[in-house]
Amino acid sequence: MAAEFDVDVTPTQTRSPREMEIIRSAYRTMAHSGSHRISLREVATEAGVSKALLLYHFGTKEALLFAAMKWALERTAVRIRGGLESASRPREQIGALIDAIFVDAEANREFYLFYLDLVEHASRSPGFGELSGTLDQIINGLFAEVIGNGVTDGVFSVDDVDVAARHMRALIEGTFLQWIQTTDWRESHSQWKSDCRVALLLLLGVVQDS
Amino acid sequence: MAAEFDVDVTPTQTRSPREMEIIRSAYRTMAHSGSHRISLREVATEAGVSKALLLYHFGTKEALLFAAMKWALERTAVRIRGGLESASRPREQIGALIDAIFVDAEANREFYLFYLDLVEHASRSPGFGELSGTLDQIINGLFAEVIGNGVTDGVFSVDDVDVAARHMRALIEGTFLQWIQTTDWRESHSQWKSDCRVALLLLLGVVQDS
DNA sequence: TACTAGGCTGACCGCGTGGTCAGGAGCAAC
DNA sequence: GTTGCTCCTGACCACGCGGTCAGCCTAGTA
Repeated sequence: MAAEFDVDVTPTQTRSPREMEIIRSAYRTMAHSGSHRISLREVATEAGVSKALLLYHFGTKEALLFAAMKWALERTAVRIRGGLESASRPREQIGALIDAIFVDAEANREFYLFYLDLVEHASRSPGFGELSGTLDQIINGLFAEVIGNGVTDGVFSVDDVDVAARHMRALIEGTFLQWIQTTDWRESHSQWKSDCRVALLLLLGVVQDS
Repeated sequence: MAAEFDVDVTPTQTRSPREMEIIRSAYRTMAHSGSHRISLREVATEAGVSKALLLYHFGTKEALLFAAMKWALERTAVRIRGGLESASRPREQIGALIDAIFVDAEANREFYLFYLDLVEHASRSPGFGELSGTLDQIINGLFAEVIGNGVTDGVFSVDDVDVAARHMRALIEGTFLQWIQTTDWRESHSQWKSDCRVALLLLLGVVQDS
């Protein structure tokens, strides 16, 4: 709980290859067993290095977790933003967003379990709050942009673009929250995905066609 | 990880007063510092009893957590169901649901942080999965009932009542997920609440009036 | 060859944890 | 009085944790 402020803010790009290996191992372990439960020993084993090396590179366990979470969030933000570029018309952009977000059952489950951990973590220690706050701004900004385009084109009709972006995000994350808890998450992934898309268009004031 | 099946299924009603005290303390501690972080010592101190007493009554830490989570979920389900009784017409029922769910910033935050913990917990050990699965059925069933009434009365228009119930739940929980992460959660609670209500009515195909 | 610097490790430390256990306090039954 | 039962506790245990540290290995360099 002490000195929560001086978290390592090293840009993820400048990390050495070895550090990236460790970060990836940390994320993998975290996603698999929950960020609270993991020990340095587990991460070290996963990475095939000694426990002491993790501390050598990151100083503390907390700093390693922070770096791994940061990396995972940045990666996700980039992926979503990238998916958006493949579409130009608002209706298609929504589809592209959904495609970029609902990538694959395995990866989605890992990420959202990890994400829930992060939210819970963030609520207790301020440093992590900024982290998820950054993702928050990126995602909601992206959503707002797409919705804004749709409103301009007369395809969507919403009162407030930013509020609509929040609703959109709520719907998506809430969907994942329920989906994660199902036992048939592997098989039902695509069903939840299409249900979510339908609801989204409803929220944005689009008349459903197909 | 071993013997996850034989969790204690004692009905919460049959618990002795002392056990209820402990359960409440466990929930309070859990909601405050996260279910992963809490130690038996913390809970015992909160309850003003010795650590050994917790083990005497519940056997293991896991079983105590289970009992506390069960109690909290049952309590919440009862509250929501109770709130519904005050309204008869579908439109009002939605309002009543929202009122029963968005009770109070403090309590909501505590409960949702706890709930996220539970979801994460449940995803790793099957016993807890059944727990949240039960809540799932109760809540979604309730939602479906209300939506069904609205559809019959011609107030709501949805394709599939059960799917709509899931969307409704997704929107609500997703809203909480975002709200929890805000720094001004205390002040903004009512704003998120009313935003959520508006979005809900949109989802249910109601034309917004006021 | 000798020296240096940085990546890396095994052995180690103190601590807090979940869980055990022998037994004390209070009380009812006989 | 004493036996037995339930509730309850402090002292204790083994264990795994995050973190430290002395020192090894390798590559660069002069």
